[in-house]
Amino acid sequence: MILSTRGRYGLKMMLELALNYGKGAMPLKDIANKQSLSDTYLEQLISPLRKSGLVTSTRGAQGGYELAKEPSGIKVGEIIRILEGSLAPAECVLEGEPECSKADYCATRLLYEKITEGINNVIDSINLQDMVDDYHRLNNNTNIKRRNEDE
Amino acid sequence: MILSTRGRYGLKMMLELALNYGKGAMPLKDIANKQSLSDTYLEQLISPLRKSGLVTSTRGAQGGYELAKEPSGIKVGEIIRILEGSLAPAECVLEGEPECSKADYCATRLLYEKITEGINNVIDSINLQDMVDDYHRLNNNTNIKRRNEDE
DNA sequence: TTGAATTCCTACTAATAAACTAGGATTTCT
DNA sequence: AGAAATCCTAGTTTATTAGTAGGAATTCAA
Repeated sequence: MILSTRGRYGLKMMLELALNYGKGAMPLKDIANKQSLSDTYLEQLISPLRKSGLVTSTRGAQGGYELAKEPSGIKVGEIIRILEGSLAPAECVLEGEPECSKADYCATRLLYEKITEGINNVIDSINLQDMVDDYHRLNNNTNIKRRNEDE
Repeated sequence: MILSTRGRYGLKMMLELALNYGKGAMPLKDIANKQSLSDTYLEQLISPLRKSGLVTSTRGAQGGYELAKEPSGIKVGEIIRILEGSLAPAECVLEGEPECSKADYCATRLLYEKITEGINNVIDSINLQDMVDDYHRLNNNTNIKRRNEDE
């Protein structure tokens, strides 16, 4: 499992906020209830997302969270990197990491670079608006009873 | 880090065996020494590789391990899946896993499927012979410093 | 102006997984 | 016979994950 609950729950939260985009602040408790997740745990996950500028918060009653910008401007890759760190397969291909002494003749490193590139190509090419579009498309093709479940 | 030491050490072992292909059995201790890894730990990693038919072993003195087939016939993806399990980003996209009840309108699942596909495209398109070729290419460029790019 | 609803923050804890280690049984070559 | 190796099971330690707990600060609304 390459994503822990941090990344997976975080993505669900952000999708929820994207679906709510333009409708004002959404309290974390609502998100947690919709997804049947612990709100105190989600609190920990949304904190770095706020600090990174992906969401804004309004404190106090009637407060909550909302996306800091349009869903189309937030890549899935950003969310994942904030919550999980880089999805690199090994330390030696992490940014900022000093090259290991064998880097120039290390064939496994070359492999790791290709894997990293493959993953980043996917997660940086999909944004929250894409997921919102998928969500609506999938729901329209589904019967009404099920749709209510998620509403 | 999407690969644990199991996958990373396993890949190094298999590359070592690929470099030794055709030269007879190689004792695990030699591999461990070359890579400065614990041989008793590697023992645990090579066991599933043998049981999956990727390597064969010869017991007793002068014994060791060797690839069960040509390096070009062993995909990096096979090695990783044996040692790490599937690199799926979430349970719901694991093979054999029952579809979750929301699968048909779950936009995050669609994302997970794309990530899975992106990873598998890379790791199943590279085999051990490719890594051996990279290894030789990288080493030649290193030893003859500053003769970049060519050859 | 008070109380409820909310974010914000730090610290703690329990469970699980990762990364080995230990020890011995078995096999095979010389 | 003895050394060199694989093979097997079980233990141990350390790190990470997945949360809980508790309270301070902020803001709205009655």
